[in-house]
Amino acid sequence: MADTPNRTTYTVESLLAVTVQVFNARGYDGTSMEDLSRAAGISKSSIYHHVRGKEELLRLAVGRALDGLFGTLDEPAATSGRPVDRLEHVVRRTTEVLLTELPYVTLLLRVRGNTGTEQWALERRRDFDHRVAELVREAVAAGELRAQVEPRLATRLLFGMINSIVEWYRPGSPQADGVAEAVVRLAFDGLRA
Amino acid sequence: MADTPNRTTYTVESLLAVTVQVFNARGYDGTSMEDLSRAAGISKSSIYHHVRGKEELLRLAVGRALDGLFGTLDEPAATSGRPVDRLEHVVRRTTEVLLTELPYVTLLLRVRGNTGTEQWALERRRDFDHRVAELVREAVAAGELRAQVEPRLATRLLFGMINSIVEWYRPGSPQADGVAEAVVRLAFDGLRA
DNA sequence: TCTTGACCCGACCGATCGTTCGGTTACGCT
DNA sequence: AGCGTAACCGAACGATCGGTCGGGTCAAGA
Repeated sequence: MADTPNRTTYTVESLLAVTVQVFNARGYDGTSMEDLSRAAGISKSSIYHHVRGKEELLRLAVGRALDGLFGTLDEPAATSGRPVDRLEHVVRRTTEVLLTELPYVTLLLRVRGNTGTEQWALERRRDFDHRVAELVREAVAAGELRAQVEPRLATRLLFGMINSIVEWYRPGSPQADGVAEAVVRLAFDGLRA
Repeated sequence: MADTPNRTTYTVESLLAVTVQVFNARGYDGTSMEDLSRAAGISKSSIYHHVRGKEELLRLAVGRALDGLFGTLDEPAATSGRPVDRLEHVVRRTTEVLLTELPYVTLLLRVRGNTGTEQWALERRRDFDHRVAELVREAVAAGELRAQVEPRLATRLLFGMINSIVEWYRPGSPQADGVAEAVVRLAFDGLRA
């Protein structure tokens, strides 16, 4: 009933997976519908059988990324305990989500705000950042983080570091699951011996 | 002789300044020559009097950014002394160059590799990263940096943090010159109190 | 066997893309 | 004053853009 998955046919989900790869390789604006049809192996017009258009593909993709990221903020370890531990949990889990949903998060992070969908994505990203910055602020207030660095600035640098992972990480690369640990260690303890 | 700068007329340099702003706001692919002509206040065809085309504007812009970044590697403080001090100098100066040449570096960091010019830019960026990674390796070998984090990974995270500044920094913002110091402190000593 | 609907296609649409062209204006130089 | 040329313009180019259209194919249900 639900689905007798025909291997040779596309669902919105499987089409989205192909699409996001192409978007990431060529950029959203740099990708034509013909590029997509070639990558998917179906005609341009067939894509419109599954989705309303190019922008809907973008909306579905970045929505998925945002759901994953916001999910980490609602996990138990992120809502109770010492602020610094809750922050560490969010940092670690955000990194993990970024790695498991890599192509979708990659696309999200490259959105610039040209269309309505892109502006919506930017807005939700700002919400996320603000909620994390609040965590940093609490941890500083509790004396659990060094006070010299301003919370907003520290949050930005911290997530700048995390988000930059999409620029080089490829699944199946060596020390794959060591990445989240390295991020946490570098962020909280620094490089110096 | 050299120039009696007519205020009302464009040079390649002044046209480039306008162009880079638009490229950063809308993305390179998302920017049409008409967008540029509107922002510059001259006709589309007039742009071709100054440059060969859209791609040349991109090449000039990212070239300027690359020259600034590579320049830091050749400064005296980056070529002699303890590896960890040379690294700290490169980190600090790279951040400063990023801030002073902000729009050009921003554009450089968003290049995806669709055209020949973009691929050339990516190549030179990789060269830069490799030279910094070598510095990190030397510092680890000298026991001046904690050994747990692999040099290549640490370099990537470090410059991911630095490069992310272009996503939010705006000239004239508060604690402007504190940014480079915050980066150095966070990178080498971490967040934890 | 006939119908239905999911899935896909080639052909085509108006709009916009980066670029070119022929020609005009304005200013520095002699 | 007259000339050369840097700076600029409107109009148009072929190509490609995102999207539409009418119809074809095929498996499942009646």
